Amino acid sequence: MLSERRAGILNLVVDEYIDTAVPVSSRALVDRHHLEFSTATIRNELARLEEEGYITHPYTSAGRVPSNVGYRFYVERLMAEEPVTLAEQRMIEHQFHQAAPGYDDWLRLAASILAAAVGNVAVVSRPQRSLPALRHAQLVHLRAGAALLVAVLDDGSVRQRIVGVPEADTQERLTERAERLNGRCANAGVVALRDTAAELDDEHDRTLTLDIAELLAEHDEDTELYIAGVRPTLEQPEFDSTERILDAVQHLEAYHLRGALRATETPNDGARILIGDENLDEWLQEWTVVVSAFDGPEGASGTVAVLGPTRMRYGRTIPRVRYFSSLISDLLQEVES
Amino acid sequence: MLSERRAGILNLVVDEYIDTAVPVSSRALVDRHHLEFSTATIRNELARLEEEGYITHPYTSAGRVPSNVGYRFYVERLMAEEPVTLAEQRMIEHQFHQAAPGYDDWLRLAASILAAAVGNVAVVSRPQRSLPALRHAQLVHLRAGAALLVAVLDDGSVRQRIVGVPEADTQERLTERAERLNGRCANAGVVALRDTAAELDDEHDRTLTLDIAELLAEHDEDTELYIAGVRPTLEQPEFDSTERILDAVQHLEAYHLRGALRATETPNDGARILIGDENLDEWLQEWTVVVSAFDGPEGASGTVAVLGPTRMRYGRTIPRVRYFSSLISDLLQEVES
DNA sequence: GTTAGCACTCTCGGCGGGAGAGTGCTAATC
DNA sequence: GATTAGCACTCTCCCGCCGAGAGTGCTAAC
Repeated sequence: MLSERRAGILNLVVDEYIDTAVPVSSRALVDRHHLEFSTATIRNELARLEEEGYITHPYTSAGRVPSNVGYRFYVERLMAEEPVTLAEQRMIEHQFHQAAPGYDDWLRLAASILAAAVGNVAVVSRPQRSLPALRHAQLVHLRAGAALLVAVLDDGSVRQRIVGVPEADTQERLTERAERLNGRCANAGVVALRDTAAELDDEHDRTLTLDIAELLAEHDEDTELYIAGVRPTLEQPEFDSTERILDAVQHLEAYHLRGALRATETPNDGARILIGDENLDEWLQEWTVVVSAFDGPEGASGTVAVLGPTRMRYGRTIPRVRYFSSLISDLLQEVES
Repeated sequence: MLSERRAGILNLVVDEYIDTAVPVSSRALVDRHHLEFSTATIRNELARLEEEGYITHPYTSAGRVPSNVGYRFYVERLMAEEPVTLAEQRMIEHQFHQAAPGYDDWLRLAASILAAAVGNVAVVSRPQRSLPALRHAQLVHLRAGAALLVAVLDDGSVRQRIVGVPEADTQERLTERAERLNGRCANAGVVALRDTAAELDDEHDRTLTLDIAELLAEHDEDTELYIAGVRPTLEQPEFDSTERILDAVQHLEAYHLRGALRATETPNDGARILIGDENLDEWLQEWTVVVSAFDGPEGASGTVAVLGPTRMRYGRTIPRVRYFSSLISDLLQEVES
């Protein structure tokens, strides 16, 4: 249904629009790509493409702009991918090895390198196990009757909470108590912890166990997110009015992004691309999200994503999201062993 | 040098300008405050005030706008404080007790309640000791040769890092090792730790001790900040152009705010007010910062601050910053005991 | 010292109109 | 039958103009 030639023209229209952000005219196509047809012919084809829904008109006499359908077709069939060259790979790896190695720092760095590479917002989430278990708990004496409960989870994250303990417990007693709990609860998930708690006689041990269970449960409420590249994205011409900017700023915060990323199924290999109204969230209707999962330690997994206006350099963005996804997996492997 | 009457007029000008964001005319002053003088008289006085540097003119024939000097005088001598009423106090405390108690949550909540109360950006920092010491260290086995070092600091914060350990060390061995370190290093600060490390023979113990010292040292690099109220602030008329908004967004991030807050000496009681060019940072030249310190547990201290355009409701903001500063001290006291 | 009156200044919003960019259509051409 | 030249038509964008309105500063009178 979409003739060879028309597909080619669509390709050019999308490329051109992505590049210039200006509605594309028949003249521009012919001139800039040395087409062997006249503008009139191109205009006819553009009219057909518009009938078929791949492009639109902002107003009667302006150039053409790709529709969501057009972008989708472009991404699936037309786009020329811009692979990550060896030189670029080396440059990126170099930047990583410049920095002090460390889980957090690397993820933060990954977000900002990726953002710079694609010119849009990049988000990296700290990897998590979907059903985390306790690796190790520790109690630190604060004052009589109060201690800091520190729980290390098996995905490597650490959570803490202030808890009540018997007035008489010294640090030694607390350490013993913690060891007792570790013996019983190591590698237990939320459910197992709650079961264990029910069986315990010592009241303090029981509430402690339940506290740990709560720590595990609240776990994915606030996955840490590393966000970069907001400013350059908001400088793009789609954000011309102050309200648009403010809306975007508001949504490009950890809280909203968590929601947006949670909602999408993320392929472990390759990247998932959601264009405009393919996104569920209201505020993403004019955004494209490119997202991919990466492997963290111990079966945990995180996500890398790029967000930008639907007019996004897909050919550049998609391979880079894929590349970072596997690069991060590798780096985290390295830091672990 | 500033006559009674002129001071009164300045007061009205500032009040009016803060309220409306529109340059204040002699007519507006007379009409809205039922002055017993004519606009011409007021105009004479305004001209005097301008000579003396308290107010300015955007252009020849517009109303008057307070200068930084004018704001400073207003804050010190004129402003009517709007005290935090009992009803308001109750409402605020109610909001706190609605939420689950917890260090982080409360601070986050404090920022957003304060932001809402003053209509500008509120920032709360997690309290820290200026020279933190180690309370308790713990090693959690990850895999052969690698462990997670978790350090609980005496200001209640928890930091972690992945470290290398002898291949042969099991969790039990690591626990012993940690206990050994705790025995030697408990309550030691950075300097003491480095000294201790120098004396140790076991190479692993030495590097671990140095790792702990580094954790303490990097400590205040990334004080956690809770930021709220960005959007409403940026909706104010001073942020009319997209660049202004983008600049502000960029600076109202944890990274920049840490710098801004670190630079100011913060009174422990009362609030410090920095108007426009009284701020050191370049980007704060058109902002006012109201900042106060609060007490955390164990001699640690944090800061509450409000940031907004110099046209800020000082009479409302200042008492509320003070109030939140002491309220947070009290709450943290409560959670501790 | 205060005030009425008035000339003067500057902004702001609306209007018009011309230039320019593009399309869509028709009729001619290959 | 596809392609193209030509042209009328449409819509935006920008610029300049003008008048209304808001304020001031000054002067002269009270």
